[in-house]
Amino acid sequence: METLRERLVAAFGAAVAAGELPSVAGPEPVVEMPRESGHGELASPYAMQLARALRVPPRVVAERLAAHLGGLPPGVRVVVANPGFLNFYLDDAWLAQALAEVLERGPDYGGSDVGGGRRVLIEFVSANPTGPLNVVNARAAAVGDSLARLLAAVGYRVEREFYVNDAGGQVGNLALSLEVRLRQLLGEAAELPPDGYPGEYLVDLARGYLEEHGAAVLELPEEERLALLRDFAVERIRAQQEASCERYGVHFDRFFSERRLHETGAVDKVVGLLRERGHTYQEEGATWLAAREFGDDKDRVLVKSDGAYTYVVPDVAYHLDKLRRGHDLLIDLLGPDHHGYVARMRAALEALGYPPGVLEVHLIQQVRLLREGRAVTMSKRAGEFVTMDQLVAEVGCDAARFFFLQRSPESPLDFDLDLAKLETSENPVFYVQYAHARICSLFRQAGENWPEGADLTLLTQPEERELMRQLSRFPEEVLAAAQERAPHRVARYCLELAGLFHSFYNRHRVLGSAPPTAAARLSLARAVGAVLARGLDLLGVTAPERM
RNA sequence: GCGCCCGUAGCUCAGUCGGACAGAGCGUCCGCCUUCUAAGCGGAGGGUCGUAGGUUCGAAUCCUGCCGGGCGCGCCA
Repeated sequence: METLRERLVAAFGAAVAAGELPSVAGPEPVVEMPRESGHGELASPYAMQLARALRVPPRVVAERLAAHLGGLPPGVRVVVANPGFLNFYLDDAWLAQALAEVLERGPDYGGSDVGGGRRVLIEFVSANPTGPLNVVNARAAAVGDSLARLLAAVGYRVEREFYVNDAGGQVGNLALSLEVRLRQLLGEAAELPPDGYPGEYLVDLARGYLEEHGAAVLELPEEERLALLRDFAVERIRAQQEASCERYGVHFDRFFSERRLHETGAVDKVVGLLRERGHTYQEEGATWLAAREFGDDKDRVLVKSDGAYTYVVPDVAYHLDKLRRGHDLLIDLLGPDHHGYVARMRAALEALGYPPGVLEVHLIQQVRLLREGRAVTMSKRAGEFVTMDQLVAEVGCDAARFFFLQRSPESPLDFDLDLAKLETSENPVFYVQYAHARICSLFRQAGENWPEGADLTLLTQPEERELMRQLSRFPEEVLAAAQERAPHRVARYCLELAGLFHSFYNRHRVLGSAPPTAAARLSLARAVGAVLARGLDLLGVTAPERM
């Protein structure tokens, strides 16, 4: 595809040089796969894109471009079609060559090096250490992990990081809530503060605390007491969150503590840096960041009139730390309630001298669980919500991840629990996995005595050609998914490939064919299996060998 | 009030840096197992792309207004 684009541009240049077309700065050529098979395997509306700027009829542009399109790989034929499309037809030799490449490269097929080893840090989930992970966290975990896999596949050096908000008011409330639960267990009359954490998990945590440490802590002075309870609760909950992610197949390279930023003085320093760079001012007793200079819609308080920092400051210090660790690009996946915060974070980083592009933020939208067609009600206030662990226990890791990755991350998602549990073709994840298992089954029956070096040009049936064409698209699909930060493209690709395979399988015999054909079809099946496995791997979903 | 996301088939959603008659899955209806996994396949039906204008050879896609749904907008984190 890349080369086809380049050839189109070159053809345009050649036509201009030959005086057949006026010289203008043209747009980038679009190359696409036509829906209609009669329109070729690939097609480009490039002539029509150029027509306006050139003020030459599209059809004429197309013909002149076609005349100058040299150096196409053998087996590729160009046809000019009605309004001015250039349609490319790939013959059997070309497809056979593409298939051979899949078989040669094996698990490496689909990868590339466009990232050039640049370092990317993806921060995701980053839930407060005040309770179990919820279903939105599970969505973010699936998306972040898959993005990391995709970026690694196209040549970036990727790290996954989880930011732990273990300082500030939230964990203070957590400590207070834990204390109340302890006292309640000991028979005292105590009530949760209004902004306390009501979930049952804190009762369990309190019980665990009593078993391990007894009740002596309650006799300590308040400050010391709450600090001990806070540390206990934060570390326990954080570890539980990590364990939930691990069970889900998501591994973080680092859990980054906010408190550490305070302890090392990084938080104080970042305010000093912003002051030195002249992007702050004093007003009404507070220190403000002149965020409007950098595109935010209002200036933001950094240091409150009581001397405390606002929550942005440690976050800025954290992002500065990430950059200083040598990452070229920071990607944050945030919850839908955080978008107001993006502009100020960008503004702060720009004020520190970094280009606006170093921080890329994606908002992961809400998840609504559906059971028997109705939304499962959740109440954060009452501490009643479905946890990530519960979801995974109910539908399984693969289904959960696949369902999250089927949709574009920035649209709200309805998660059909009943569908996710079905073990039939209605369930998309099973549909894809089943295709893989079927292929493995073929090889179990074929055994080892099949000839190497099958004659791939025997694969001329429409279903075979469609499969080969789909396989040849995989690398560009992976690249597009990585560049657009769109794992759902891979999910769709897998669904399409699995569908094409099921059609092929139903229409044609593999093992029952004449040996040369059987060998060629086994090769095709091997390639499909490898690409399905790789595609699923990019989603963090397993490719079972039998089902 | 301001900002962001969303509005496409009965349902859930792709497609949204303009391109060839608008796609998929589920659900509905009709077919296909003496042979490699029927956890599968084939076919049918189903859409004023929220709405009204505009730009363009061409608009689901770009611009403007309006309607509907969700979420933000603190010297809270």
